[in-house]
Amino acid sequence: MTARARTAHRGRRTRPRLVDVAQAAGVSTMTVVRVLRAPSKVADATRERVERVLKRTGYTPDLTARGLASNRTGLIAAIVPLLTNSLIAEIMQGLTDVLAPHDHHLLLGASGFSAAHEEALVRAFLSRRVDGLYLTGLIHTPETVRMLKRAGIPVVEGGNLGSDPIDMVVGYSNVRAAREVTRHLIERGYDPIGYIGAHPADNDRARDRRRGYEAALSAARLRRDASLCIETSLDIAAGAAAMAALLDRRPDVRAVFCSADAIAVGAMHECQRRGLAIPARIAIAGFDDLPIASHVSPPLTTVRIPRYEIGRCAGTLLCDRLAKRPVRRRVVDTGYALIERQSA
Amino acid sequence: MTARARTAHRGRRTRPRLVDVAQAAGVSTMTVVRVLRAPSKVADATRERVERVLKRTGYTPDLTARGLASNRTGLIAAIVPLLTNSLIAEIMQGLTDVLAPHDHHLLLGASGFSAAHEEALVRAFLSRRVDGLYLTGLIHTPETVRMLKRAGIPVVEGGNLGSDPIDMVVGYSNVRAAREVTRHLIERGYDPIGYIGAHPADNDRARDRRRGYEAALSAARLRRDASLCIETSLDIAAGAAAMAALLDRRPDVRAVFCSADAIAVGAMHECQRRGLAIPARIAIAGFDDLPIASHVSPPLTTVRIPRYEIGRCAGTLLCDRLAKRPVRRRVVDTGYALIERQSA
DNA sequence: TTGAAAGCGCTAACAT
DNA sequence: ATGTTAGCGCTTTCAA
Repeated sequence: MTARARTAHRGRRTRPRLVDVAQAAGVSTMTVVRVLRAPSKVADATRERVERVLKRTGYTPDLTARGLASNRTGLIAAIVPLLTNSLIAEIMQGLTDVLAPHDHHLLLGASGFSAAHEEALVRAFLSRRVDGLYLTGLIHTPETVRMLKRAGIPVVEGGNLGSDPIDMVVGYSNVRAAREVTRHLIERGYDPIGYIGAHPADNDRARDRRRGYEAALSAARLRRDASLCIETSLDIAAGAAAMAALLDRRPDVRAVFCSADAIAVGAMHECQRRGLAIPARIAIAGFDDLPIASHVSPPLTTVRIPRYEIGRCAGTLLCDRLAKRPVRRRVVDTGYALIERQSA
Repeated sequence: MTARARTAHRGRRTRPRLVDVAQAAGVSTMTVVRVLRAPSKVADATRERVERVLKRTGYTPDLTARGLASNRTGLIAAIVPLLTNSLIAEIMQGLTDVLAPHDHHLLLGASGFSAAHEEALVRAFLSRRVDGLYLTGLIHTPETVRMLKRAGIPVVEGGNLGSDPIDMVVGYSNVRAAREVTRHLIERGYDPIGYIGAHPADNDRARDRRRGYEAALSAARLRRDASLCIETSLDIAAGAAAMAALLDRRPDVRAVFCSADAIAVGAMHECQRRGLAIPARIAIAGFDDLPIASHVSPPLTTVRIPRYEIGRCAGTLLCDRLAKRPVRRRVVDTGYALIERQSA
């Protein structure tokens, strides 16, 4: 029994290979490759013959084999805390919109807001020899950072701005943005001002938004008070529950900065349930400017961030580096905008 | 110059290979493999020696090479219309939650509601030798179906129920669900009843929801009227604009079934802007039961579908098939539930 | 303009 | 309990 026969026996071959095409066209594999990637370098007659066989057999390259041989998989990994967060989903959409036309595809992992879980995903994705990687935020385990630096592939951290990126960063200053919203509340005379935000563990965006809130209070010489702050999970129901808890604990609260629109919408709902007029009795401000923000009553004052653009920009940086094009800035500040509506 | 030296010259080797570990431990590669995958089959002394080297070198397998050799990549592709749709995002979260613990990772593609684009993605993903595939909905090009059947890998179509799956289906009947909501409106005496839905091109869920609406009207011997129906894109702003158009065209409309909660929220907002009382003057019903549905005023009557469970179920089916476990049902009906709130 | 040959790092089948 | 060998389908380098 020949080796080939034995192998063929394993699983019957289903797709045509390069050699199959080459044999059928009476040329070498290299000629087929040239027809595929540099047609001008092949004599017309040969090229046409090969192209006919290519068409007839419906040949498609085996990218696994190509990856092994060329050390390029065409795979870009993205690790996000949660796919269901619409902020993140939009970043991913921007990322894949840039990558897919270049035949780079998205390998997606959900870390569940855990740096340890993120590390496990990074390890798994490096095992797959991804060509590049997108990480959410700036908080990672030391081992994650070590592996990534050693891997020598382009890495983009997205959604925040930090001083010491692993490689590249695309985002905006969560601290400054949150400080600006809070200052907006202060300037309108609200006091005391509460805070409802996402849990900050392994979540630098949430952490920095709270810091921004605190910085604004300090700058205005207003007292910071833990009883005015609640940390909870990132959804509407949690926002409503947190607002209820805050109102019970501090009935005197006059305004609340919520670290996400989802939380703010829940908070507004709870206020309205209790008959508290917004913004007369209590003002509410959010963060993200989701579509819903302009469609609640009253419309929500919030911070707009260029979600989709962050994804596109990250994708462009990765592609540039993979194509060895020079990358001008390793830190891209996409900015943000305070959107003043009626809720605050 | 030896071949090896030449190769090493290409790019300096960065990660340790199986042979490197084997040599360092003074065993063959197979022994290392056994330590990794069937430790009990290796003598204790040998195993410990190998394990030390494994630890010291930080060896991780090259999954590209494994994929080529074993014909199993551990990659599952998912093709969805749009990542930003929260219905879909939650399905993806369920999918990856089931797959990741089995070391299967999600390769994600966005088709933008185009069957042609979906076909291109299927071709690309098959080129990557994915082990299985999740597709959104039942509408695919004939070529997509042909490629998939020929590939012989497990395929799950999700989000709807059809009679002739490519391989497996997980979903619920969009026709029946939409019929039930519409019947609910009819029974409450609303007439005429309008419809605002997503564009049905290459979108069987939207198509079937409209069919369900029409079926309910027919069953109640109510006239179907194209002037009562508007098709638009799937977001809040579009819903508001569509509602405005509908009210201008048919000021007599008493109720509207919206094929998605996002559309319904926009529609409600437009009604309230015009001072039309919900549900006294006009009733609104949605579809999906997104978190926001219970947090608008009045709370939205809608259809709840087990989004996350659809993803989990699809993942389980794929894993079962990959592990050659028998799959009892190839068509899984996850059902749906009419959620009666105050908007209708 | 075309081809030959040696890998890429792993697994699987077959020894021993 | 351990080792040997021949691939997986492609790319790369060198040669003609």
